[in-house]
Amino acid sequence: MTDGNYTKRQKESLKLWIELLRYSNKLEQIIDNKIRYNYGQNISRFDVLSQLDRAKPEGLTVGELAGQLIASKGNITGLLDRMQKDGLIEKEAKKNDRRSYLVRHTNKGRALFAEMAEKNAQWVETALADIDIEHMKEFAQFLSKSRNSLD
Amino acid sequence: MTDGNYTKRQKESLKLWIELLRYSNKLEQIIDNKIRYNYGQNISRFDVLSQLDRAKPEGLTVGELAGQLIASKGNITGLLDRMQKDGLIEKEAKKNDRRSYLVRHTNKGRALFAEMAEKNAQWVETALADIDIEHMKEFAQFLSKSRNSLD
DNA sequence: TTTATTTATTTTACATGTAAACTATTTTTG
DNA sequence: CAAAAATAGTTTACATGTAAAATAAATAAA
Repeated sequence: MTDGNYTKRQKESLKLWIELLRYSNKLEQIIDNKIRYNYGQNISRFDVLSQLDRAKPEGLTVGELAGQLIASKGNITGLLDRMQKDGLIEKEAKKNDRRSYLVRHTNKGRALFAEMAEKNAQWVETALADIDIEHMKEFAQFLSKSRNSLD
Repeated sequence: MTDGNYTKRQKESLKLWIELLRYSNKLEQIIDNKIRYNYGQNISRFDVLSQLDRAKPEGLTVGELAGQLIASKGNITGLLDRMQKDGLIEKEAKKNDRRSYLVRHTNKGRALFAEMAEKNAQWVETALADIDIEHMKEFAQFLSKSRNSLD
């Protein structure tokens, strides 16, 4: 099927899709590079710490955590193992269910996250500096609403 | 720094950033799953074929190709090796520069891409069905413009 | 209660992404 | 031309992503 066979709606959908991928991947790349260069971490680890930081103090099970992550999901076992080895998170067996355990960030993890989060806010602000605040709000709402219809 | 210490602009930037990542990753996931399930390929391979399909007939060098890809970039050597093994692309030595070579999609790769591209247009259209076409145009333009200021 | 099913996580095998070091080749410069 | 610098890709080592099968424990069903 050549370009001419796409409907008007398909063409616009494809354009938007491409632009979304390009913009989002580029932005993600920029932030990931900053996190790697400045903290030796990456977006996946930042994501994990971020979810643990807003979780209840006793922590989250692997399943709960996986459900909240933005990107990764798969192979979370290895990711958590490495983060534990780096002293960023800790695991605690659950009393009532021996299949499961709780994950929390350690003081070290909490401190690192606080630092990264602050820097991240600055980096993101800089990256989006050319967008006026009204457009931002409108755009974020639009995305949030549209995301629900993806299910 | 707690939430209260972020400026209004930082808060809005972070909200938009999160929504963008969530929406874009979810959409990418949906399409990637479709491509995997229906064609045993993935978004990276689709991206490669897509760039080769719009390239000049003699093909692209690895460097040119890498520069046009949306996501991957890194470790393109292995990706191209596997695609060559699957008969989707072919390589041709360059006469005037023995460091470099040209990459093209084969007939098989071209046919597969045509099929995938058509299906992809339908999938993307369905995923974005709840967005009216005026918003799409506006949104795509906005992203395209904003992306330039990321550099 | 014994068996079957479901749930939570891990393991395996492999594809892909990242960074840095390396090889080969070409181009530049003195 | 010879040495230095730049360019094109590859290799290495490792982190991460994906899917399917496996393991273990908890729950439901007969």
